[in-house]
Amino acid sequence: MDQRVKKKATIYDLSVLSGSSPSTVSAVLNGTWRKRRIKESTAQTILGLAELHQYTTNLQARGLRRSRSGLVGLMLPVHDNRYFSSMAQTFEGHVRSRGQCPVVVSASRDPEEERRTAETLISYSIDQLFIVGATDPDGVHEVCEPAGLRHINIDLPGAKAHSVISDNYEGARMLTKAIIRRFGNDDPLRPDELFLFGGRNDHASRERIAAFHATKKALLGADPEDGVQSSGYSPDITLRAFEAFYQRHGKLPRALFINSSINMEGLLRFMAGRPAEMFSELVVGCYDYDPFGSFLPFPVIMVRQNVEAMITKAFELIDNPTTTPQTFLIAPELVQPRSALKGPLDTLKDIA
Amino acid sequence: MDQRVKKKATIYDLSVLSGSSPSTVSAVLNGTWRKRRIKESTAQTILGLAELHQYTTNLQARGLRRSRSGLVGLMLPVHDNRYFSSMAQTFEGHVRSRGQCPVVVSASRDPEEERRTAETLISYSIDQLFIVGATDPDGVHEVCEPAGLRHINIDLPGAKAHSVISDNYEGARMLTKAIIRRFGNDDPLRPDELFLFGGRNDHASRERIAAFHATKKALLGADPEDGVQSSGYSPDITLRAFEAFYQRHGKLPRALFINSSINMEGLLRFMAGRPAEMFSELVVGCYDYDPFGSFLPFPVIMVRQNVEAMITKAFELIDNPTTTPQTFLIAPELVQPRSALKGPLDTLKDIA
DNA sequence: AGTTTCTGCACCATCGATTGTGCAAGCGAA
DNA sequence: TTCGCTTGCACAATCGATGGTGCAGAAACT
Repeated sequence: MDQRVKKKATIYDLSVLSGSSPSTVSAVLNGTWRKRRIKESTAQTILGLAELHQYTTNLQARGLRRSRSGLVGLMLPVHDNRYFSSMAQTFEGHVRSRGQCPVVVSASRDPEEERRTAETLISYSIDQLFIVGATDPDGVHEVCEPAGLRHINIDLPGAKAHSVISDNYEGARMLTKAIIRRFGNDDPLRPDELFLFGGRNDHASRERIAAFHATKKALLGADPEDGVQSSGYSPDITLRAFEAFYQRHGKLPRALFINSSINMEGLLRFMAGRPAEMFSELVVGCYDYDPFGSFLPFPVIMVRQNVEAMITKAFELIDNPTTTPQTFLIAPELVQPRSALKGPLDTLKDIA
Repeated sequence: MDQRVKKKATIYDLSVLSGSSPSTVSAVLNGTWRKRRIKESTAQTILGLAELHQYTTNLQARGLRRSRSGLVGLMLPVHDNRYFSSMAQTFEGHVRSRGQCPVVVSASRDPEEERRTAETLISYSIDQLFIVGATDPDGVHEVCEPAGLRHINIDLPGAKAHSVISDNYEGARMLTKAIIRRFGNDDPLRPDELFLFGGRNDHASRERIAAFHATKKALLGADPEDGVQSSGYSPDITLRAFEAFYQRHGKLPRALFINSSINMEGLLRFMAGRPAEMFSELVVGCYDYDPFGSFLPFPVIMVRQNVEAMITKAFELIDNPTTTPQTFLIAPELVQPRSALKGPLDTLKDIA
C-alpha cells in the first residue's frame, strides 16, 4: 500500500486477515459477539487485528444499514450569543455522556432555513433533534414527523411536539419587580420611566411583555400604552429604537427592561461614543444572562434561564415518547448585578 | 402505507412509479442526467414524481458510495465563549454558501477527546475539518492524514498541516503598549504595576507573553520576573490567581494584561462581592473581544482577532492543497474601551 | 449406536445511491 | 440494404456493515 491515503481497513480486510467471516468480524467489533456465540479466542484475535490495523467503523455504512446514525442534532437560531452557546455546551455534555455524537447547527431564525436544515439532518439519519428557539417549530415538526424523527422544542414552544421552555412570564415578573424595587421610596420609579426594548411576536416575547405590563400595573399603578419598543432580535434594530427614543425624548428612560442579551447589544451600540455619565443613573433588567453584561457600569439585573434543567428535561421527554404534546416550564433565576455565575464550562476539567 | 412513519421514498420507489431504472432515477435526481443523455421528458416525469412523493436523497447511502458526505466539520475547544462562537457563526456562513452542511463540535481542549472527535467525524466521511484552538493539533493530524481528510489548524498552529492564526505577538504588543499609554505622564505606570494573568504553554500564550515582556521592557525600561501569572484557560483557576495575588499584595495591580476572555471571567468572579470602587482605577487589556466586556466600569482595551479573515484564509488554503505546512498570521485589531463592534450576526437579515 | 442439543460460525440479502459499461432502437449515409 | 453513429436508457457491481438463518461438528443423552 502507498503510504499516502492508504484506504481504511474494513471488516472485509480483517475477515481475510483473521480467517473469519465478515459477519463474525462485524459482530466482534460492534460488541454483539457474545449474543452470537463467538468464541472468546476468536474475538480476541479479531480485536487484536483491529487494533493493529487501526480499524474504525464506517459509520455511514452502519447508519445506512441500521437507518440511524448515532448523531444527535441541536438546531440553534445563532451561535454567537452566550445563551445559545451555553445551550450548545450543555447539550454536548449530555450527548457525549450517552456515547453519541452531538452536531450543532444554526438556522438563523429563518423558517425556510429551519426546515431545510432539519431535512438535511434527516438525510443523515440523525437519531434525535433538539430544536432551540425556532421561529416556526411546527414547520420543522412537519418535516420531522414523516421521517419518524424524534424531536423536541426548546426555548420557543410548538403545538405539535413537546416543548421545554423558560417560565417567561414568571421570569419577566421577577425582573420587572426587581427593576422597580431597585428604586428607593424617596425617588420611586414612575410608570412612564420604565420601558421595554426588544421582543417580537413570538411566545417568549409575548409572555414577557404581558408580565411586564401586569407587573408595572400592579406595582406602579399604571402602564402607559407606549411602554414597549419592539425591535426583534437584532442589535441594529434595537440601536435604532434607542436612537429614535432619544430623539423623541431627549434622554433615555430611567429604567429599561431589555428582552434579550441580543437587544442588550443594541444598547451597547447606543452607548458607544456617548459619554458614560449619560448612563450612570440607568437601571437595566435584561432577560438573559451574560457574565460580562452583569458588570456594566450601571446596575444590570439579569434573568438566567436554567439551561441545564431545560436540556435535562428535554432528554427525559425525548426518551419517553408520550402522546399529546405538552409544554413544560422551567423556572429561571434572577441574577443580581455584578454576579459571575458558574456555567457549563466549569464542568470541564481545568488545566493550568 | 400507515400514515405514521411511512418510509421515505427511495430511487427504487420512483423507479417503479416512473417505469425507469433506478440508475436513471438516480442520475435525474443528482443532476448528472444530461451527461447520461437522459431525455428531457423522462427527467421531468421523474422530477415530478420526486416532488410529489417528497423524495429526499439518503445522504448516508450517497456518502457510503462516494465516500464523502457533504459535511464540513469545525472542532472547537468550547462553544460558550464569544470568540469561539463567532468562529462558529462565521464558519457556518461560509459552509452554507458553498452548499455544504456545517457541523460544529467541541473537544474541551482535551487531546484525547480531540483525537476521538476527529475519528468520529472521519467515520462519517466528512469532507474537511477545521481544527480550532486544539491542544494537540498534530495529534489530530495523525488521525486525519491516514484517512485522507483535508484539515487545517486555526488559532493554534500545528507543524503538520497549514495553520491560520492571529498575529499574537503583534496583537499583544499593541495591547501592552495601549495599556501603558493609557496612563498619563504625570503618574506613569511602573513596571511592577502591570501583570499578565492567564495563558499556559501553548503557542498563542507564549507569543503573547513574549510580546508582553518585550514591550514592557521597551516602554517601561524594566520587567520584573514575576509579571506573569499563568492560569490556563479556566475562570476558576484565574480567580484563584487573583485571590492569591490579592492575598500577597493587599491589592490588585494598577494594570492587567488578561490573556483571553475566559480568564477575564476569572476577574469577574474576583470582582463579584467586592466593592466596585476597588476596581475604579484599574486598567485592563484583554486579548479577545467581547462586546459586554468592552463596557465594564473601568477601561478595557481589547484585541479582536479577525475571525472572518482567518476563516476566509483557511478555506483558501484547504481548497488549494499545497506542499509544506505553513503558518499564516492574521493581524488582529485593537479595540478601544466602550466599543460595540459589528459581528457575524449582523450579516443575518434583521427581523423586527 | 442413534438422537437431540449446543457451539461456533459462515452465508447472504439488505440498506439506498452511484457509476462504468453494454446494448437496442432510430437515423442518416453509402 | 447495410454500415456506422447517436440517442436513451438498463444492468449490475459496489460502498461497508448488519442480522436472520442455516448448518456442520462436538457434546450430551437414551
